[in-house]
Amino acid sequence: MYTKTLTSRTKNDIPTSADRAYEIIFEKILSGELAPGEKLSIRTMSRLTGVSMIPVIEALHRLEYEGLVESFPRWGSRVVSLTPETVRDRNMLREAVECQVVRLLAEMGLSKEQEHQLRFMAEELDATPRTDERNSPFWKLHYEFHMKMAEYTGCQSLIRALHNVNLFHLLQRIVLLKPALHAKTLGDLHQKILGKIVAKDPDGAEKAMRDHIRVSVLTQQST
Amino acid sequence: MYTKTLTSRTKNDIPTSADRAYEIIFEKILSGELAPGEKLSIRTMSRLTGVSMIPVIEALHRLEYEGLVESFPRWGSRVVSLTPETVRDRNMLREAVECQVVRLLAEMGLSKEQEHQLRFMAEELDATPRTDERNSPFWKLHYEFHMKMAEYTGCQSLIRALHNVNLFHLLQRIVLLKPALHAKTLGDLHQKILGKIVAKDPDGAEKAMRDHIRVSVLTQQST
DNA sequence: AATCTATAACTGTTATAACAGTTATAGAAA
DNA sequence: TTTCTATAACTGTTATAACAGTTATAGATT
Repeated sequence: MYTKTLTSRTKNDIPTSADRAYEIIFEKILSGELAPGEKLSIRTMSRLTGVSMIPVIEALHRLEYEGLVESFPRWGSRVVSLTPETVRDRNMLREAVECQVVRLLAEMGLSKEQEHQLRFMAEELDATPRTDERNSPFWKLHYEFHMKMAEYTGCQSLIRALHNVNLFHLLQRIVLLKPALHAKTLGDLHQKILGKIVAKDPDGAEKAMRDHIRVSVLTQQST
Repeated sequence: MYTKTLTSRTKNDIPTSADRAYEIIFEKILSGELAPGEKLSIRTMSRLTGVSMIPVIEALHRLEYEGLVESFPRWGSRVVSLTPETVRDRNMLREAVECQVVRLLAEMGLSKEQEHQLRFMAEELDATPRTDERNSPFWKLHYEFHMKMAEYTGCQSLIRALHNVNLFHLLQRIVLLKPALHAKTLGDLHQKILGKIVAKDPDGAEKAMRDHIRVSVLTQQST
């Protein structure tokens, strides 16, 4: 699953109770079973996950860090609300990060191997029709392409921020699950972005990415 | 103090033990008493702060979220290390956020009151000589100007991300406490950025901000 | 019937103690 | 002196129980 947490455990490490609680709550949020805005009381989550209150608290903190949960002092936690303000907020952060990523890549230059890898992914992505169904292959490819670019910058902060906004975006799509409208491909949009990077044109790459994001935001809102 | 946490409590709320632990550890990190890279064991922090282990865990999570502490599964927490990679990483995130902020403001347009407020702050800032001393008024003004712009975007994610990179920057300055070299003003740099915003020139505003940040990074490294 | 009140069932917070694992140290064997 | 081993002192993790505060409900009073 491409929504796997970034704060992964060491490979030969047994998962802690907090890990288990995290994964259970995580899944239930992204499946819609725990709806946006729903209160997540510690004791309820404790019963739900089968662990005691303390690891639940840690799990909720992780989810808050990832942006799927919001907490208020002396009040508790809830699944993040999908208000217009929140959506705008995350889109602004996404734009900041994605634009910085492509600019950095255009300035650094890609290795031949990196370029081929991204080229391959961009071609497959641009050939895949975009639908609003859950589990549509488009979204998995889309996530992987954008994350791969972030990885190539070598900046952990950018990678993590992008991961978090992607999670939010995924939540948004699942909750607002709409009929599969405009199931068409996006032309060669991602290949064009990559072209600007390869041509070492930071301004052009950033502009192409920004246009891509804003169009995407508009179509989200209009459908 | 301009390093006060963003995750503030409600006004008439008594601080929790986790709040107290957070503030004590926070101060000790930013004063250098707890040095970058130093292990922060839960029991030691518990003795240090006078609260039990559980609120200490929460305090460390908050500090991790703010980027002052890094944790590893089944290992524990330490004050964030000031490696070249970490420094580059935060600078990249700063650039992404700051550039997005000025671009947004240039696209939205400022109200007359906002414009006057920023003008006032920019003039004061640009007239203040920059030194590397701790408690130099330059840094307080600098922080407040940049944060005020972020506030005017209305985007919580950008505000918080900027707050966090500012904390890291502050830690960096304090730890690498250098003699007060190049104690000169920066000309009218911030006023120029503001000018681009007021002129509703997103590309120009972003470029001016990016140049500002990169020059600032270079002078940090070279001195 | 409407309103006040007292009780019961929640809430987040946190101190304590115990479990399991790692690291360091000290003493014995080579 | 060096090496192995056993013990002691740590480490993060977490279950339990208790405290204080809020909310909702049910019963009594007006």
